[in-house]
Amino acid sequence: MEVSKDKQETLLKTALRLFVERGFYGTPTSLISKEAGVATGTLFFYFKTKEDLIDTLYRQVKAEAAEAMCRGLDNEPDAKAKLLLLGRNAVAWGTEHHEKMKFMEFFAHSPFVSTTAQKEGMSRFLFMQDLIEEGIREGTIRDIDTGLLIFMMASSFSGLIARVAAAGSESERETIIGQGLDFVWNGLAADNDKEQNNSKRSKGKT
Amino acid sequence: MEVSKDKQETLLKTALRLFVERGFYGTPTSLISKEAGVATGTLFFYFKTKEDLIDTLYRQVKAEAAEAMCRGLDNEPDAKAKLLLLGRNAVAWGTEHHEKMKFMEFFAHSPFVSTTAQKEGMSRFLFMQDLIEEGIREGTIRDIDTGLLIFMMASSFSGLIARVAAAGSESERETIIGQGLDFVWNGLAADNDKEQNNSKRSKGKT
Amino acid sequence: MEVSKDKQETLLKTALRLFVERGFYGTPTSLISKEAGVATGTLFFYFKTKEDLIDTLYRQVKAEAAEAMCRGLDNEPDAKAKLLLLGRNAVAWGTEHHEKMKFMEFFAHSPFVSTTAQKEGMSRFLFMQDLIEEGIREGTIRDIDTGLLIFMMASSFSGLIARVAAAGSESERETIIGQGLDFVWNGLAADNDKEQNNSKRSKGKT
Amino acid sequence: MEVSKDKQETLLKTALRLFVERGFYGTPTSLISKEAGVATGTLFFYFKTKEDLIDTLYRQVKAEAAEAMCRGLDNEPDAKAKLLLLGRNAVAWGTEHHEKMKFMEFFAHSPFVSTTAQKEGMSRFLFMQDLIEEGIREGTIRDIDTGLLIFMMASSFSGLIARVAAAGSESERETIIGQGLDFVWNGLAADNDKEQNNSKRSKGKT
DNA sequence: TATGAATGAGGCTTCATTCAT
DNA sequence: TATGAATGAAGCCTCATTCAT
Repeated sequence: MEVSKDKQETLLKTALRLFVERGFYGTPTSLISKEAGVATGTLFFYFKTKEDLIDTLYRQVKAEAAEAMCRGLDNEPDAKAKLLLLGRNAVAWGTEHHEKMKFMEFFAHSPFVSTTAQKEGMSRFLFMQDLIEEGIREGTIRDIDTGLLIFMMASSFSGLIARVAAAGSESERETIIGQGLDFVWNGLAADNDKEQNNSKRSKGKT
Repeated sequence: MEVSKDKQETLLKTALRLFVERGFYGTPTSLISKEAGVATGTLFFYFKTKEDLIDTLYRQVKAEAAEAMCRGLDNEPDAKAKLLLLGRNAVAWGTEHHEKMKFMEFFAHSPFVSTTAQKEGMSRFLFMQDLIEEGIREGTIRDIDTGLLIFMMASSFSGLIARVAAAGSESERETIIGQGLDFVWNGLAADNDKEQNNSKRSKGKT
Repeated sequence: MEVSKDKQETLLKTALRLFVERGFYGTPTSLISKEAGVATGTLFFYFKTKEDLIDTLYRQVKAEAAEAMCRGLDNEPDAKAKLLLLGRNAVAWGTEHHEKMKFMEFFAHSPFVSTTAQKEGMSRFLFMQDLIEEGIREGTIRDIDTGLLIFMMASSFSGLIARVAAAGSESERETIIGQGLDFVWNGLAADNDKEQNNSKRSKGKT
Repeated sequence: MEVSKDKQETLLKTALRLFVERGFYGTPTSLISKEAGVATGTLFFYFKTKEDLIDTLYRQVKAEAAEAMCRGLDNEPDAKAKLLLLGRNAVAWGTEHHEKMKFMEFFAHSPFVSTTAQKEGMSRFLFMQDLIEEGIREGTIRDIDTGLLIFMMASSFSGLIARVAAAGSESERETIIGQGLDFVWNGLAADNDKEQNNSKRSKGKT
């Protein structure tokens, strides 16, 4: 029942919500059309098949997420600063765009999304690898298997976002983000670079 | 096409594989029956509905996983030792029972599994919370939001298992496990308890 | 195999025939579709469920029957004339629309038809009660339990229709109708109002 | 869950109840077995098929009904007395054996019961025809189409039983029976044989 | 561009019946 | 006689997709 000058956009927005709420197979195209306020046939004018719809959605969301997460990274001086900003970006975007976050997690490894879209999606997050490698060169990140570090970092962020989403107040949220980033950095950091606190308001603490 | 004296068991085993390969809605009950080598009606003799089947499966797998992960924990002296053993148990079980691991991750938050089964599954992992709290009392684990620590720990293990599963050789695997456990422990540990290496072969290192 | 501009109408007509021939459960929706010359899905486009189909049919037939039976009643001078016309209407409609008649009898008390449809159907025959009460006020119908009179009248008409339907010639039919209406009227009439013959061709008799 | 030394008898009794409550197709054989307290296979030991079960039941009930209805008829002096007794027998049996009555009505013209069983059932009611013919010979019953008279009589009894079953008190019941039998007799009787009241307690009235 | 009636393959589930024990 | 696990045909219904308008 949305009103929008662009029906395609409305369809994508509606599909995102429904896919997250009910899953891929749990969401009939007829329902998407109805909730988007268009006829059943219209969906198939814009998207060849249902899979084409989710594929398009996946690419779009993944691109938006990557864009949001690496925003401002180039202005940071070193790997640690970059990583902390990346973390904050990730948490901010993940909590603000809850549906898109869930959508990405749901369909990251699902067979509904085409392999090419999966690959395209992954490629947008290669900057994470660059960041890790930069830290290793700097000597601030442990010189161990980079694949492991990326996996651990990504999954930790994912856990952090989930926890933050469940937080009650804004201040609790801030505390948890700081603690979570500590966790990640301490996991990544070379010996002499560990610290205990990266939360904003506690800067200067021992 | 399996041969087993117990048809119910065969159905569960077959369903596990297919659900992981193809998802819940992507797996027709007729396919499960066929691959299990029984008639279509037989599935519904043992399980009232398709949801009953996945529910039973979920409870079973979750119970098995919990049992495997907390094995031997009581013999360890302190929280750190327990956590490291837990990590090794988790990685061992997760890589050995790859399908079951994926199954748990897939259906942990999915609407196909009944809420009661979800709760029952979660309850089996409460020992993780106990472990964290024990460490905090000991002073070896940081005294911060336990919910966060549990989320971070669990998601980190999940990332670690994924990376280990992709490893080539047995020795590479061992190295990565040690490094991954370092990551987790350094994330959890209080300041004075951090170390750099928990991999088996490096015991005795500083 | 019917040809009609309206598929919904064709489905209803086909379903009526098949339900009478084979009963509700004896008639697969697939057969209705096939005989109606439409795809299986089309039936469910027009009717949400099989029960919705029979429900719609029931309402429609019941309404048509009631309408046919009370046709012209208001032009008759007294209860007796009305009742005889009602009887002739009933027999005429019942023999002409044999299938619809059987359908009504079959499904009047069956659980396939929703309670609301049953009630709606019944409400259309309340004019019978009015008629009986009018006769009682006039003094031409025995002043006894009206519920009984309605039941007896209705079941007698039903028996009459069945007998007439089995009749061979048109003239035999006419004779039987007259005799049957005598039966009913003599059953209903107050003492001084009985007569022996209400058949058309005997008009003018005492 | 009945206990009976004869399982076949228990199955028949259970099936009668369930068929009336839920119809033929609405009653799975598995339910009959369960409610009768026997295994699924046992039903098929006693009855070759489900249709064989209902067929047996139909014959049995029909025979019992006919036997009950013509009881004592031979001791009555004339057709009218016989008919009134028949009516009372019918009402008595029909209200006392409500389930069996409904069963007979439900399955009288249904395709579940074999044609031979239908015929056998009908043949047991031929005494009605004899009774009508006797009355015609006597001159007490109108000399018109006997088929019509039988149909009208039978359907009237059916209506009467339905009304009596809905009656509240025993005395109301008695009144209605008397009035109903009046209706029937007045419908059947030759001119000079009509009367107004056949209810027991009003004998001797004008 | 947009519509929505129409399609028909395919999914889940039921249930009469069999048969080894 | 009696059991109940096992069978598989068949039923109701959903839904992605098409196409005439």
